[in-house]
Amino acid sequence: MDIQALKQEQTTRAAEVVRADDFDVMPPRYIAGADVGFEQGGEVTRAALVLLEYPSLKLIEHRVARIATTMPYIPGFLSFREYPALLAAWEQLEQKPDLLFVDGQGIAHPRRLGVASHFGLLVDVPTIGVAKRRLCGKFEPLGDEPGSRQPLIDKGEQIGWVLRSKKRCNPLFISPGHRVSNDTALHWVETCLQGYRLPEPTRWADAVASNRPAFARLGIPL
DNA sequence: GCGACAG
DNA sequence: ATCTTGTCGC
Repeated sequence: MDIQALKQEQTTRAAEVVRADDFDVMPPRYIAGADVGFEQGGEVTRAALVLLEYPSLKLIEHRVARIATTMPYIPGFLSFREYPALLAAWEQLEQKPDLLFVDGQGIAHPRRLGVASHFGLLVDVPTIGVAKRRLCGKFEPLGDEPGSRQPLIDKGEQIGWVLRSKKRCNPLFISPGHRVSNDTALHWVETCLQGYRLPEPTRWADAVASNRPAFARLGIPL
């Protein structure tokens, strides 16, 4: 693969990302979570999509898609590695969500096209990037209290928020994916918090994509 | 040149 | 991401 060509594509596509709120439904009726895992030493990519009903936040649909892995992991180019499997799972989803949480960055990316933004553009759905670690940007130290937050800044602009979602846990890196603003992205993530570090949509998608025992026990087929 | 670096 | 049990701390 040609890294320079991919960079060019990112720059071009990033210009199409809508950073303002553009909801057709407010509040959303369905919020989905997306995550990707790997099998067979990385040869197979497994994408999971879970659909929750709002405001109950109950799981009402889940889909898993598997495809042959096409690209290695390269920091800054994660979306090219993950979106094919995510698209496959998306097509299987019977009820499309009004808002989608994607595991990874949104615009908090060197060229403003993290996987949440890239995938949001591809399926034209409002998305929010929820990452467990930082890719780029700087931020002031956070307080120890849950709810403590700091803006994530890069090249003079706010690209997201750093949020302490739970006591004694590392913070979350939240950024707009597509058709969502910085503040709205933070708002919906906080609204979906239920006592765990990760918001419900992401927590379920994470568990399903990573084949966590808790889900195997519930008899959910992967 | 050196360090950082989503999943 | 993934390989993997118990264990320390709140």
